Amino acid sequence: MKPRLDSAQSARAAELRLSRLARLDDDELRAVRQAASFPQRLPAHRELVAEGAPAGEPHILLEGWMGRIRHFSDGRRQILSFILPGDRLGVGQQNQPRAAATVTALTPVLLCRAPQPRSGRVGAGLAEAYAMSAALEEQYMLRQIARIGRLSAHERLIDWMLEMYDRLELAGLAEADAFPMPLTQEALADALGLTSVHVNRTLQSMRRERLIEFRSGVIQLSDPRQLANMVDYRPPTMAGLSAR
Amino acid sequence: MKPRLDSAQSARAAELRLSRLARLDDDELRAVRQAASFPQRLPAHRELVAEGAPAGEPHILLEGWMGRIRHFSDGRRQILSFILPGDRLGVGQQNQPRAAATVTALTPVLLCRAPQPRSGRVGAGLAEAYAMSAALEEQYMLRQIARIGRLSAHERLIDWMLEMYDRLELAGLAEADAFPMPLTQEALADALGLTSVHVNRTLQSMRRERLIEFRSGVIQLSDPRQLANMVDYRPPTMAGLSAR
DNA sequence: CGCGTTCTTGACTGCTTTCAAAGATGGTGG
DNA sequence: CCACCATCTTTGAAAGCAGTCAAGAACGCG
Repeated sequence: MKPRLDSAQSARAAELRLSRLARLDDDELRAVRQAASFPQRLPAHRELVAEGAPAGEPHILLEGWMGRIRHFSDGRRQILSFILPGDRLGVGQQNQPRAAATVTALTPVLLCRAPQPRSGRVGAGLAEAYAMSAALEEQYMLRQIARIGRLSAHERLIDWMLEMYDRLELAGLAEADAFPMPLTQEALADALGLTSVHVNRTLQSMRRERLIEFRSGVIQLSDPRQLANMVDYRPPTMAGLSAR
Repeated sequence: MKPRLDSAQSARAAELRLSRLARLDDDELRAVRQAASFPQRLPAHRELVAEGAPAGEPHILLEGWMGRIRHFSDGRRQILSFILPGDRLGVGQQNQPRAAATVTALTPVLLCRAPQPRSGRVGAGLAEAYAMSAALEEQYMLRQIARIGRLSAHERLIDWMLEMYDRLELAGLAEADAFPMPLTQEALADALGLTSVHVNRTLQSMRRERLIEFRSGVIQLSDPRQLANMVDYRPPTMAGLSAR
C-alpha cells in the first residue's frame, strides 16, 4: 500500500522546477502550493483536451506523464512531445483558443491549475518561469524533430533518455544517472517513430552492451558522457535563456 | 534578365500575409513597407544566426526560402522548419536571447527588420499578426514531427507539399494548385528525414502516378483533395486561432 | 563552351516493419 | 492465497522500405 499523497508532497516537483527556472518570491511559491492543493486526478489514457477543442485554462502537471498526441485516421499515432511534472500545459506558446494537439495522460496523473502570474514589476518571477518553460518546450520540440528525422533507433533511444533525465532532474525526479520510466514500449515507439517490437529489440541490445540498465520501471544510464557523445547530445541551453 | 526588384514588389508577400493574419491599420501597413524598403540580401547557404549565438533582432522574410537547421558532428543535418516569405524569424516563441537553431538561407533571400508593434489598444494588429504567426509556426512544427515520425516517404512528400502550398498561398505566392519549389532534393531530404536518392525515386514515382507534375521548379498538385485524404491532411486551423 | 552542381539510375545491403505466438507481469476476485 | 485475465514484453522468421555506393546524364551558371 502506497502512502497517501498529500498535496505538499505532490507539489514538490512543480515547485522545484519553477523556482529553478526563475526566482520566485514567497507569495508566488505560496500560490503554487495553493493551486496544488486542489489537484485533479486523471487515469491513464484519459484525454484532457482534444485537438481542435477549446484549449481551456493553463495547468501544471504535478505527477505522472502526459503527452501531446496526433492521431491518424488509420490508427497510427505520434506522440509529439512529453509533458512531465512541473511542466505547464494547456496553452500553446501563444494563448491559442484551440488546442493544436490532443493532450492525453500516459500514466495516471495529478495536475492543477496554473496560478496566474502578476504583471507588476515585483513578483514577475512566475511569468518569467512560464516563459522559460515555454522556451524549453520549443527546444524539446526541435530536438524531437532532429531525433526522429536523422537518428537511428539506437541513437533515438539514447538521445531521448538523456533528455528525459535532464528534464526529470530539473524537477528533482531523477538522480545518480537514473530515472523512472513508466511508459509502455508501445508509447515509447509512438514517440520515437518506431514500432514497439523494434523498441524492444533495441532496448535489449542496449542492455546487452551495458549502455543502460532497465529494471522495474527505472532506467539507469551507465555512462551519460559517453552516451551524449554517441548522439551529439547537448543539454538544454537553459543558461542561454535567461541572463544568468 | 529579370526585372529589378523594387521594395514595393518584394514587400507584397509579407504585406499580404500579415494583413491576412490580423487586420492592420494604415500606419502598420506603412511600417511594413517602410521596413521592407531597407532590405538585406543573403546568398544561398549563408547562415543568418548560428545555434546558440545571440538571437539578434526579429526579421521578416521578404523573398526566398530559409530554414532552421540542426547539424550533427558527423555531417548529418536536419532541417527543422522552413521559413517562407512573410514569415517572422529571429525570435523563438519567447524572446530568447539565444537562437535555438541555426537559421540559414536555402535560396538567395531578401529580408528586413520586423517593425515593432505598438502596444496601445489601437493599432495592435501587428502584435496580433505576430502572435498568430508564432502560433502557426508551432502548428507547423507539430505537423513536422508527425510527418517524419509516422508517415512513409510517399506520404511525407505529399503532406509536405500540401503544407507548402497552403503556406505559400497565404502569402499570395501560390495558386491553381501549383507553387514554386526552389529546393534541391538534398535539402528536401534533410527536411523529411530521407536521403536525396530516395526523395528522387519517390518524386519520380509520384510523377508516374500523375499525383503531381514537377517541371522547372514548379510543383503542380493534380488533386489536392485526394492527396489530403491520402495523408489525413487538415489545413492549418487558422480559423480557430483568432476569434473569427 | 566548360565546369560544378544536381538529378537519375542500377545493384546491393540492411535496418525496421510485419505477422504470429509464446512468456511475463500485475491486478482482481473468489 | 491462488487462479485467472488483460496487458505488456519477448522472440522468431520473413518481407519491404529506405539507405549506400557508384557512375553517368542533365542542367545552369559564368
